Amino acid sequence: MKDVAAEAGVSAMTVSRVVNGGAAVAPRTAARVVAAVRKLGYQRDDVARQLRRTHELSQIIGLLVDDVADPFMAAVASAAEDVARQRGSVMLIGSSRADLSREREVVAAFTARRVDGLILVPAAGSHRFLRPAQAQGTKIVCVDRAAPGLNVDAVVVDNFGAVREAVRRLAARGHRRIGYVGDTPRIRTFGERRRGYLAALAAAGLPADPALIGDGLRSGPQAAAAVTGMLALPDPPTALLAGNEILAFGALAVLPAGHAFVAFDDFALADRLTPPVTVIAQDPVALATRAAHLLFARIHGDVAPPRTVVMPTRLIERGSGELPGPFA
Amino acid sequence: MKDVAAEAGVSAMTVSRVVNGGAAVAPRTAARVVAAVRKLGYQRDDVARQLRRTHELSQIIGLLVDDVADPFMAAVASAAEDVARQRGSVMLIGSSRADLSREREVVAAFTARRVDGLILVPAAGSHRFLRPAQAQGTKIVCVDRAAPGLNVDAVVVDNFGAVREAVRRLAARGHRRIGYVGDTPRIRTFGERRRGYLAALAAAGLPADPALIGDGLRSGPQAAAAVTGMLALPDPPTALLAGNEILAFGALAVLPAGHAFVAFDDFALADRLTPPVTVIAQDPVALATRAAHLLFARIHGDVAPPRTVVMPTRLIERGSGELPGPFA
DNA sequence: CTGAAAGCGCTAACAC
DNA sequence: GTGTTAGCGCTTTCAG
Repeated sequence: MKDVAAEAGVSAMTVSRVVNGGAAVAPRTAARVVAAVRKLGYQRDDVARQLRRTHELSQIIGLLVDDVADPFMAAVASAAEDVARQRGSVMLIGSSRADLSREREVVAAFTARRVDGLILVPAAGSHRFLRPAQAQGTKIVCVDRAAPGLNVDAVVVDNFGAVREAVRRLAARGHRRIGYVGDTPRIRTFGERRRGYLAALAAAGLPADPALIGDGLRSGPQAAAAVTGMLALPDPPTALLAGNEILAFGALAVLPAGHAFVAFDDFALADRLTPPVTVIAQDPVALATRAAHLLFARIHGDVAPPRTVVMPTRLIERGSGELPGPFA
Repeated sequence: MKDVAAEAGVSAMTVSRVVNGGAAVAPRTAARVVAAVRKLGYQRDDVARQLRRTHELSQIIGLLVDDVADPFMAAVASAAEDVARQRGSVMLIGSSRADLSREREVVAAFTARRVDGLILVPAAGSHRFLRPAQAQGTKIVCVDRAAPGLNVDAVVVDNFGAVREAVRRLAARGHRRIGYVGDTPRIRTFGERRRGYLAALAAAGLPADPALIGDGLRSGPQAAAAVTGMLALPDPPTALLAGNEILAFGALAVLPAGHAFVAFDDFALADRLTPPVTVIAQDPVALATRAAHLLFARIHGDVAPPRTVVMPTRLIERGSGELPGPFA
C-alpha cells in the first residue's frame, strides 16, 4: 500500500479511500491510484484491515458438518456457501466426523479467525464449550439438529413424527416384524428417528425386538452387516427402515428385491431401483438456506430469542414401502 | 490478552509465550497465566497474530470447486479438508458454478485473506488472473483438470484414454450408433472425454453423428432431454456414454432398461440398477489427497518444476456396458 | 526467565 | 480532497 501511494504520489490514506470506494476522491487522483494499483498488482490486505476494524465484521462464516462427502451435508454446504457469497462473506468448512473433540478443535480454529458466525451440525455431547465464543459475539445457528446445552437458533425437521408415520403405514400394511437401522441415538437426529420408530410400534401394539434394531451404525458396510444379521433370524423382519442415506445404501446392497423398505432422505436413482424406493424426503437446500439467512440476521443485529424452525418432510411413496406384509 | 496479563500479574509477552508454548516460562508463572486464560475465556487472536507475522503462514488454504453438492466434488472437498486439518490448517471453500468470473471473485476474496495456497478445479477460460497471487507467494494446485494459462501442479486422470477404451469396447460389442452426453467441451475434462469418444469412433470406422452428441449439458434434466431427443431419432443410438455422474442420473431417468450404457464416475447404487451400470471409476479421495499433499509440499518450500500427476481410472464392467449391439 | 519498545498493514478520527 | 496521527492485538527484538 505504501508502494502504491508512492507510485501514485499520494498518501496511504488516499489509496485506502480509492481502494474501498465510497469516500470522495478527486477523479484525477483516483485514476492515478487505480493505475498504480494495477501496475503493482496490489490487493487490499483483509487481515490488516480486519485488525484495525476490530468491531466490524470479518465477513467469514464457518460451517461444521459431520462429513462433507455425505450427500445431505454436501447439499447443506453448497446452499450455505451460496448465501454467504450473496452476503459478501467467505466460508470456512470443517468435518467433525461426528467426533465432539474434533468439532471443538475445528471450531476453535474458526473462532480464532474471528468468524462472524457458525453454522453447526452438532456432534453428540454438550456444547457448553461454545459459550465463550458466543459471549465474545460469535453467532451460532444449528442445522439438522439442536446442540445440547446451547440455546441458539436451530433449523430442523420433525424426525420423530416423520418416522412414526412411515412405520405406522408399514404396520397398517400388515407388517409385524419391522427392522430399523440407525446411527447412534446419542446424536439427536437419530435418537428422534429411533423414538419415532418405537412409538409407531407401540401404537400398533407390536413388540420392540432388540434383534430388529441396529444402532450406532456409521457406514454402509456396517448397515449391510446388521441387515444380513436380521435376515438370518428365525423370524426375520418383513420390512425395514433405514435412518439415513448412507445406511440405506448399505441396506439396499443386501436386501432382497421383494422386501418392504423405507429410507430417511431422498437420494438419486431411488426411483430407478426395483422396486422404486419409498423415502422420507427432507430438503437440505431449504434447511441450509434458512439457517444461513437466520445466521446473517443474527450477525446483523437480530436479538430476538432463539427459535427452532421445523421444516417439513415429505413421504414419497414409490413402491418399496407399500409392499404388503404377511398379515395384509 | 492485556486483561489476561493483568489478571496473572505478568506482561503481555509472557502471556504470549505461555499461550504459544515452546518458550521457557517458569512453571509457577505459566500456571497463573493458564488460570487467567481459563477464567477470562481468552483465545489467541489469529488475525492480529498473522498481521505481525506477515511472512509466516496463515494456515488457511482455499478450495474452489464447481459445486460442492456434486458428489465427486464433495468427496474432493472432504479429502482435502482432512489433509488440511492434519497439517494444522483450516480450509475456505467456494463454488464457481463453472463460471470464471465467479471463480475470480471468490479467489480474490480468498487471497485477500492471505491463504497459503489454493486447490483449484478450474472453470473454463484463461487463468492468467492468478499470476499476481502466485507472484505474491500463494501456491496453487489444480485437481481434475489443468488451468489454461497457468503453469502449476495438477492432479488429473487420463480422461481421453479412459473414454476411448470404453467406447472401443462398445463398438467391439456390435454397437454402431453410440451416443454421448457431456458438459461443455470448453472445460478441459469434458473436452478430453469428448475427444476420447470421437477417437474411438474414428478408430472403429464409425461416423461421428452430431445428432448423437449432447454438448454443454449442465444438469440431469438437460441430459434427460438430450437423451430423449436421441431416442426419438429414426436411427437412435443403441449405446450411450454419459460424461459425468450428474448427466448419468439424468440419462438413466429416461433410458430403457435394455439400452447399453456406460457412465464416467462411479456412483452409489450403480450395482443395484437393472442392469447394473458399467462405469469408468476414478478415485476422488485419492486425487484430492494427492493434490493437497502436493500443495502443502509447495507451501513448505518445494520449488521443483510444476508436474502433472495422472491418476488411474478403472473400467468397472457391471452389465449395462456389455449389452451386445445389433451387429454383435 | 521476564519485560519494554516497536511495528505488522490498514483505517478512524481529526486536521488542514 | 487530502494528509497526519494513532492504534487494532499480537510478536520480534533486544535489554535486563
